[in-house]
This record gives sequence, C-alpha cells and structure tokens, in this order.
Amino acid sequence: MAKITPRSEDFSQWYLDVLREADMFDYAPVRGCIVVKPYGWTLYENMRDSLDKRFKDTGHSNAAFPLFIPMSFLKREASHVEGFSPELAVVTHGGGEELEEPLVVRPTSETIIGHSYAQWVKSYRDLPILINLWNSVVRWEKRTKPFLRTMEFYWQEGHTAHATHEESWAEVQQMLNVYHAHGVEDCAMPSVKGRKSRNERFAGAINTLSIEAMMGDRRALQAGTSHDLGQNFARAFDIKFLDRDNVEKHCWTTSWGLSWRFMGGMIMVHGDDQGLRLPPRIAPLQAVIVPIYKTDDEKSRVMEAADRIFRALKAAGIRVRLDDRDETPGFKFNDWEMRGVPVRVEIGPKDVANNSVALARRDIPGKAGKSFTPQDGLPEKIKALFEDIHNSLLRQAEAFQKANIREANTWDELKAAVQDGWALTPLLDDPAVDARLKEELQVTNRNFPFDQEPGEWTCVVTGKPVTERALVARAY
RNA sequence: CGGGGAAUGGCGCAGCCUGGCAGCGCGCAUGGUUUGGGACCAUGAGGUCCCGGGUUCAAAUCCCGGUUCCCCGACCA
Repeated sequence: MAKITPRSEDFSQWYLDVLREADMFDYAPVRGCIVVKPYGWTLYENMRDSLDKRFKDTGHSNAAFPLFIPMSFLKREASHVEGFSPELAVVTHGGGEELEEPLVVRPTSETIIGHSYAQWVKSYRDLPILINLWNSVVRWEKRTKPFLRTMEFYWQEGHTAHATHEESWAEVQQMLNVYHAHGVEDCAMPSVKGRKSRNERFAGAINTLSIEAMMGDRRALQAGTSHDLGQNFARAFDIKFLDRDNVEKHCWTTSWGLSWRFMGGMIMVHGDDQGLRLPPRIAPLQAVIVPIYKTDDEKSRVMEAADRIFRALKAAGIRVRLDDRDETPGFKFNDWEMRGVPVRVEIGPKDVANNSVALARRDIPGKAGKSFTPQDGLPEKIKALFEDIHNSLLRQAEAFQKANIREANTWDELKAAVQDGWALTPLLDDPAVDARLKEELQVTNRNFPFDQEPGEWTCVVTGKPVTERALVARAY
C-alpha cells in the first residue's frame, strides 16, 4: 500500500505525496495558491513562534503595514521596481471605479515602510528603528509548488533603519545568524551562511546574505535572506535624520525575510520514504499515545493507564495526543509516522501489567527505534528523547550536507561535482560568470560562504585570480 | 511564458483509440468478528466524468476554446 512515492524514484512526487498524506495543505481554486490545513499551519505557527522569540530577543517589535502599495512608491527606487515589475499583481479598480493610481499588492514592503520611516525619523535619537512584519505577500510566479514557491506566501519581513552603515551592516549579519540558529536549534536544519553574488542580490540592495540548505535530493534551497540596503531606500524615500554633529544624513536601512518555504525545506531535509520526520521543538504533536487491547476488560485497563500517561505528559508541557480512534494499532503507527510525530508511546495489556510502555522514535524507523521503558519518570525520559531526536536529525542532515559538497578547482571538476551535489569552487563575482554557469551547467552560484579560508585561487570560469570560493549547485 | 503529460465519487485509477446503463481498489457509514506494524465479512451512501461551446438520435469518449495540476526549461523567497 505505497501511498508515498519513494524518494529515490521521484523526489518531487515524494514531496507532494508527503504533504498530502500528512494533511498539510489543499490546492486552492486560484492558480499557484494553497490552502494550509491545520496540521500544516500549526507547524508554521510553531516555526513562526520560535523565530518571533528570537526577533524579540534581539530587540525587534512587530507591526503591520498595508497590503496595498501605491504604484508610484515602487517606482521611486529604480532597481527595485525593475526587479519586481514582472511579478506584480496590480489592482486597477475599486468600488466599481477605475483607480486614479493603480495599487500594487505588496510583493515586499520596503517602499511603504520607507514612506513611514521618513516621517518617523527626525533625529539620531529616533534610531535605530527595529520592526518586523508577519504577513503575506504576492508575487506572480509562473511555476509554483506548495510552500516552496506559491503566488501568495506567508513570511516575515524585518525592516530596520540605522544611523551608520557599521550598525546596519551588523544588523544584516545578526539576522542572518538568527535565521541560521533557528534552522539549527529549532528545526535541526543546517545551512551555509554566505554572501550572494552581485547577480543574485535583492532588487535595491547593495549586498545580500543568505543561508543555503541542502535538500534530500541534493538541490540547494535559499532558506533565508538578509539585505544591506545601504542608503538606496533612504534616498528614494527621504529617510533623513539630524545627527549629533548637526548634519542632516540619510539612514542606512536593512531588510530580511524568511518564508514558509523554510518549512518546505525542512520537510525535504528530514523526510524519509515513510513520510515526514519532524524535529520535536516545532512538531505540532511531539508525542502520540497508541493504546493496544483486545477485550473490553483489557481496553478499560489500558485506557485508564493511557489516560494517566497522557495527563502526565501534558502536565509536563509536552504536545501530546491520545489516539483513541477506532483503528488498528498498525494503522495508527503508520498514520503518525507519515505525519512525522517524533515519539510514539505504545501501551498494551503487557505494559499495564509491567508498569511499562514501548517508546518508538520516528528518526529511527522500525524495531531499532523501539524500546521498552518503565512508566515512572516517563515525561522526563521523553523530553530527553526529544533532545536525542533533535540532535540525531541535525547530525544526519549535517553529515549529508558535508558528504555532498565537493571541492572543484577546474571547470571539469565543477561539472562533475554538480551532477549529484554541490561544488565549492573558486569563482569571480561577475554576472557574466553566473550566466555561464546557468547556461552551460544549469546551476547557480548559491553564495560565497563566510566560513572558508581565504586563499589564492583561480576562477574556474574566467581563469582570473580570486580570493574566495563559491558554493555552486542546482537550486529550487 | 515555451515544451511534454494529466483532470472520471474523499484519495489512487480503468473506461476514451472504435460514441450507446459510469466502473474498480482504498477510504466513508452501519452491524458483526478483530486489534503489539497499514484487519476481515456483510450491507450501504457517495458522480454537473474540470469548465464553456460545437458535432450527433446519443458525448466521459469526437472537435474548438478556456481553467487547474504535474514534469522539464527561462524568472524568483
């Protein structure tokens, strides 16, 4: 009864099968848009909440800005409008009448934020402004895939304004680190921090940083980006302040975003042929209890114990469900495995007699992941198991990533390396170089990783001397 | 937006070529037997055959137009 296509057979189909079987989403009647079902949305909420806490911890506050942006706002920053115009949704009519000025459905909020910041900032005392938005944006995509690329997507966008470039640049780096830590610590998802090539920069930025994660099919996913906007938007929107030296100056602004694509990425990193494997810290359900019985007498004894355990786990703060559905245990095992629940607690008549339970961990399939343990101290044991599972998922993902990044110091080595993995290769930061990678190898420069030894290298495309290497891969 | 595939009950599909009662498996409902890795039997419910037009005595089937999904390319988080 193979409901899920094996990953090795067709990774893309596997991804869609998993989302369906885990009850994450529905297709919507609108092209490129999706309905997120409770299980999928709860997962998103958990990721959102853990990220939101990190934003608050670094001094940011949430706010809300309009969905509609006057077309003229977008046009104020030349490269910004040039970058986004092909994918804008534009409202031309309202209340039955044609609008004097079309309204753009926000593809991102830099411009309308800029308008407000210009009013809010008068003095260096007003800085920095550290604001984050949780919202959805619309980009008219040609080709979509649930969570990874949808026309409307939910995300957060941070927008900050600073008095100096030193300070804004520190913010840009800090938020990239926040994204990376969220991946590693909340989602057990490793990624590579680095600088995007000029060609891959955000429209209107002077520098863009990214974290790149390796999916289960070895393709790269840009999981989060952080932009140094320099003074481009400050100039376009007149965000100026009077500094200590009584000189009027333009602000330095940043923006940084992470979308529900990250969730799709996490699924593609951890999932296996049985379905989802969710990291405990963000899983909608961390544990599920499956009662096992034959007779009514057994049922009453088992359910009594199962309910007691359920209450104990819940009281300990564990997100747990007692699965009392009228299904066979085997069905429930498979069902919760598809949904990626990290820990399963099985309790049957023998366990009631022995004051024990069977614990099964999702990260280790089959009997190998099963163990019998006393009921006493179960909440603590399960919490410890969560840590184990988190670390095990992280280690597996890290090992996979490491094993599939190869050094390539010549064009031929690059060509070979990107067939089934990533290449770390000396590359000149030049749009023409990026273009050639795309044309000839269907790969892109993901980023120039920060964590590398500077050296004397020769660009594999141009033969020119370079001091750093880039990660090159096929990407989502 | 270019090339290729597809849309039939909740899910997966057959039927289409060669027009003639809309089917199968899973799921769902009810009853019974079951239950430590996707149980079984019986009975039953559930359909604008993606949408619109055309051809025909008759269209899931043929023709035209459109929508959506999947895969491969160009663009993006």
